Amino acid sequence: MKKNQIKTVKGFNEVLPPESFRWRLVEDKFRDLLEGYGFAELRLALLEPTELFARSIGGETDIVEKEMYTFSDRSDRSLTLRPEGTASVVRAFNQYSLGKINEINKLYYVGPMFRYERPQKGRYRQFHQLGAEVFGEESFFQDAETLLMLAQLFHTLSVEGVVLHLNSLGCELCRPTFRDQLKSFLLERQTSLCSDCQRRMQENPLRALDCKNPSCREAVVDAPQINQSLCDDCRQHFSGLCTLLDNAELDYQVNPKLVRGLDYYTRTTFEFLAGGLGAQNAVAAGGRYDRLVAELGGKMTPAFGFAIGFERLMMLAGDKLAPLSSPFVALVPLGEEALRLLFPLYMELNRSAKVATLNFQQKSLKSQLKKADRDGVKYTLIVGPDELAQGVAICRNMQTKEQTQLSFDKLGEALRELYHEY
RNA sequence: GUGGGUGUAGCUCAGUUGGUUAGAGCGCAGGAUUGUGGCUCCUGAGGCCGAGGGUUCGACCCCCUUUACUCACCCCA
Repeated sequence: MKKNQIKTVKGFNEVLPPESFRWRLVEDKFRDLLEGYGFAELRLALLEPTELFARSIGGETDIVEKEMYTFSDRSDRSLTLRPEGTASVVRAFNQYSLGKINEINKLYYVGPMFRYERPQKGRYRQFHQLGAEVFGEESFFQDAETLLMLAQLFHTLSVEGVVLHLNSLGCELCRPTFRDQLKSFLLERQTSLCSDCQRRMQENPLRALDCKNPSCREAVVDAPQINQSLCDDCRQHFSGLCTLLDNAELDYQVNPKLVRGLDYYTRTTFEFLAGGLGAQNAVAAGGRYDRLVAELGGKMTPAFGFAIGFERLMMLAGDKLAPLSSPFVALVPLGEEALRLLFPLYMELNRSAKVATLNFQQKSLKSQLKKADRDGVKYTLIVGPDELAQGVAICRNMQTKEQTQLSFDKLGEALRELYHEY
């Protein structure tokens, strides 16, 4: 690395070939799957008014408190690079009155997110999420559809060892009761809690449940559990979902201590956890947020969504993907006249797919064959001075080493025939 | 924000208790009797040894500073 070499900003994650091919493979699988279930893509702004995130994610969350890329533009507006996707999708849902166009809206997005954190394995400052949101459907069937769809995605990508953790956080009727219960429980044990938990106890006591500090864990072992205080509707919603998952034979663990780092969730919350990702073990997470649309100024609209960490998904799926496809034939000219002859054929063959390679540098036959071999082509088409004189090209099968002669006027046709056979 | 580890070729890494031209494997380029790939062999290109300062006759090596990367805490996808 040279002294004055300009480099990427710390923690900004870039994807180069051949990794970028694998990314697109996975992204395509995601799109195909989601679109099969009636989701449509939303391409949204990366930059939002800071207020959007403070109001949606919650002012007391770590994301908003210390992890956002926030700055002022030239007109002194406070802007923030989006740290997650849901807030923007909800904003767009309200802004474009999508709820008035369709009763149910199923939307997905793919793209970069930004959080100012210390980078480590599976965690970057610019990272990528695949996410989806459903608006207007309150039924637990929706929760089940989405969770089962995610499980299908992992299955399609041969990702194994991913475990679904599930919980219900209740609704605006039953959660406050639980919050109060938990708060007084925590107050009694205040001295054994870490400073963060003590501080957040008032605003957001639920966070103490998934604190990783050992003494906090100890202290909350016997904490009241949310599933004990769910109201009837929430209880039925959750058990309805569980039954559907059972029937579909999807394994899951109910984890009463699973709360999420974002404040907007209600009822169902979940995480898909995987080993092999270092300390960052959540590959996908999400849940239901029935009040957020209204809180951001829209009509009361139930919603359910999730986000997948793309880099984390790739760590799990990356090396199990199909190998990259090779071009079919290497055109091998010897001399400029042969190059001129093969060039139009090359342009013709690649018109709709990667079929042929052609080197413009007049390299030796040996080195062109070597390159063709490395590229994994099935055939090479050799044209040198001798062939030019006879009006034929040598077609060499790289596996069998068989060589046949093709006359110039039938080259394109003959190659297309071979290509279709293969 | 807090700790630990590591910075030597495009990649993965050796290296000398401080001593002359800093090495290997992979990769890349060329070659091994005329125009035929993989295996093998040969050759070559490519490094101011992360940066700055200090100690020394002399520093890739020792000391200080700094920076980047990395892992973990925290938090999250």
